Amino acid sequence: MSQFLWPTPIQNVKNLNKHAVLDLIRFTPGGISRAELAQRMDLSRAAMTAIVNDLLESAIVRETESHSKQSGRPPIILEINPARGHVIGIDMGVTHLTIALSNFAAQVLDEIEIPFDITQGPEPCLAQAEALLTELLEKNDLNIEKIMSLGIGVPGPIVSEEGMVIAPPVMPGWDGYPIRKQIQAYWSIPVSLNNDAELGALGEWAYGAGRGESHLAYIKVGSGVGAGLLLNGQIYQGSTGSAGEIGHLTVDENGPACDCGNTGCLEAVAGGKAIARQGREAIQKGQRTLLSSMGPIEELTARDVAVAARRGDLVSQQIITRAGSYLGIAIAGLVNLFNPRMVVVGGGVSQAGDLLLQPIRDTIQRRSLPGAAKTVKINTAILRRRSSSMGAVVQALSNALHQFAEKKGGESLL
Amino acid sequence: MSQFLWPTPIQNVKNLNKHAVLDLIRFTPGGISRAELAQRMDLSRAAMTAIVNDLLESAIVRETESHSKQSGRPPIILEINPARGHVIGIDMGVTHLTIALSNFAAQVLDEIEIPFDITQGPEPCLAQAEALLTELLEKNDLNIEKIMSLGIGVPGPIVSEEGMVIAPPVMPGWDGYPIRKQIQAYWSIPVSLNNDAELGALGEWAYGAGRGESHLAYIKVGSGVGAGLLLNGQIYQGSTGSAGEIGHLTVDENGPACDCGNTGCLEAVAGGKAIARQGREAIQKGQRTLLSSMGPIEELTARDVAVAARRGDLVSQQIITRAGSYLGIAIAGLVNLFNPRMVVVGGGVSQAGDLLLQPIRDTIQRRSLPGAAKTVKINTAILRRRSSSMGAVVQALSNALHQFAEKKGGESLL
DNA sequence: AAAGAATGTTAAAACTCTTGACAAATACTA
DNA sequence: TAGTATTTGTCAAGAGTTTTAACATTCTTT
Repeated sequence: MSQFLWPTPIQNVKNLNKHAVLDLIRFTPGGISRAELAQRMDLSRAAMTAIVNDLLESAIVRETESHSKQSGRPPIILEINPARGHVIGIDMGVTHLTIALSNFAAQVLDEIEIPFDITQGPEPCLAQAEALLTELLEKNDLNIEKIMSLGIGVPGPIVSEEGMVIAPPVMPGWDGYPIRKQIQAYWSIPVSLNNDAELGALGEWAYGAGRGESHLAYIKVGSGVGAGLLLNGQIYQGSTGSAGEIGHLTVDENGPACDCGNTGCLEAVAGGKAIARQGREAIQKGQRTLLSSMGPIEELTARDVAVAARRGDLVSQQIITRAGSYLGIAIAGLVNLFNPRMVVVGGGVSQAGDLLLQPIRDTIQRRSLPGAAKTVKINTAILRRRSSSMGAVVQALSNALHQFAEKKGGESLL
Repeated sequence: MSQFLWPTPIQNVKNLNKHAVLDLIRFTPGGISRAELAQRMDLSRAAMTAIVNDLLESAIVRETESHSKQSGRPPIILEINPARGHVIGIDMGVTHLTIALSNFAAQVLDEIEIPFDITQGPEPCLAQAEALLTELLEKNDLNIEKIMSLGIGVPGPIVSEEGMVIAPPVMPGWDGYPIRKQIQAYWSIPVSLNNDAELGALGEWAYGAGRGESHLAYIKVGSGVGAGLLLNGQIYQGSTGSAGEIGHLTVDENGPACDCGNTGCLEAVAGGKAIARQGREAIQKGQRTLLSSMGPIEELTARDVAVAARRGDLVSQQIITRAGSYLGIAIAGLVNLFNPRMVVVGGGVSQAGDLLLQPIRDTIQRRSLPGAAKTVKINTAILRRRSSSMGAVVQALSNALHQFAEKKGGESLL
């Protein structure tokens, strides 16, 4: 069946097919012909001609040559017109800020990343983002008028209608701050705000490890731990935008205290902060480990532990494996409840690779019902630390493309 | 926005509005006028006239008088035509079998329930169901040709396309047995097979405690524990039909063994079987409890414990409270991941009422993120032990009604 | 070169929905 | 009590989308 995944409020059911065709073109690698579109959407070729002509007229879509291998007239392949415009994707993490510039074909043209501290609160953080975006635009000889849409991800539960976060455990000072409104006021372009794990899921679904999966979960193991849930390419936010908050599942009754006020949360034993802390503790205890030689102890990061583990450091491996087991407990619960076809593990800690994944897989096999556990695939993110920024690009593109698709004829901007 | 919730494979997008109108009429208590339908669906009154005329012609819908309170022409109220036909809903539990006969307006005309043992395997169980259904039909002077559709719920993970259960922990011998095909072959009517907790959710959503909630979870605390998840009135089954398997979340590392092979599953500490066992153990330990006077110890059920607890028996109350705490742990996880607006607790054990619910609520408040925990409502099932059979009726009606709505003109069956 | 096959286009007809007008049936008001 | 306002439901014309059926296009195969 066709998928419906444009984020703009489902306006007219009229252009429904037009939007569905657009998405099918977007997410078919290598493009797709009118005939195949018609087949996939259960429409006549004649109808498809009309729809595609609309899209061609607005210059969202373009034709490319193709070399046929079968007998019969070779199809004309359709693809998104990359030059139709640009969009921006922003990944605002706890400790880093990434901004990506992309064309309409979701090709990232440039990208800047800087260290960052989200706990500074909204004003200074958004000012930093503004400066960085300005820099990126200047570097690429673009001004903001050429940017059609902006997507941004932040590490907290989102209220989409309001464009703000609600009671975010790791974003002190942001609760209720009108993030989208603020950005939109400054740049005067459409802005969509999402949770970073949700965007990670979207990114991996569109162009990563979970391409086209109907039921996908993305687990972001960064400073904290969050999950993004995707159903048929659509972000599942739950009733108040708090869906997928896997980081605060209790996985160890007697575990350490968590920032959220509870004890034994997944995040408190397997998040990046927790892993770094365990690394420092190991050094302080005087254990033999590579970690002692990786710079000043107070600057030790989870990524250092992951890297050391890959290099064969036993202490680090133990820490990562333990974290994997805890992640497995929580993900096993997610598998039992949500029953995804694929779980993509991303975020900085996932650099540890199979060292982290194997205990996750083992725990899931042991703890989830066979029906769900047998079919679920557990993989690392292909887009690496770009999952979320790519998801932000995808989201921004959805806005831009479907906005253009609404208009009749393409008043030839550009 | 309008909801799309007919279960038949989304055929043509053509009659989309017709089906949506039908559902709006079905689930609006007291009926609805053309004008209000048009408003709610964002269509013109003229278009609505045409759609409704179609439905009237097929006699699925009928007009009723109404007394207007406002100025202006009084609206003509539309409602489902109860006499258009009948459907059957079957709830096949672990220890009981319930069959309900309903008219097209979802009014249950008759109902039979017998004790039952699902572990006998498919053939004897289905034979019993056939016999019971025959009895019900004879009692009501109907033969099977007058039944337009049949819905059935069983306590296991469902593969919908195949109409069978897959690796069910509590249905030995049923794995892979073609349940739907078998029933369909015997009675020659459309059959839909679902998980009993899913149907419980559907029943409570349509006519119970969760009426119209967009994000609903139903927790069935019967012999085992299962959850049914509903999104906009549609059952969420996950990628392989195993979604909502909350019973096998690990809630106590050091807990007792579960039938599924794991240890510390929710079901093993808070399911009906577990509660009954704890009751028996209390008697055997010689604790002062009402339970000792409730008949032979080996026949003690979870419902007995629930009843004793309501009567003030401290030992029973302790057992129920403990079970509630464990349920709370698992439901807190579900709230964090799924973020429903309402959780309906049903099944035999839920008869204990607030005694069970209060510890659940407390645990959720403590363990879930505030954003999700504050908004979620925790209630008991209004339909009591009829939740699932009612859900089966709803499902059967969806099949029957939308099938009739497909046809042009109503070749006046009956 | 002719046949076969798949793609894409065109024009007419069918279908759905909107617009604007109007009839119907009530409450309110003078 | 008659007139006005108000809301509901219907009708006819027109716009927009999709299907049907025919045809043109462009390749491979024979």
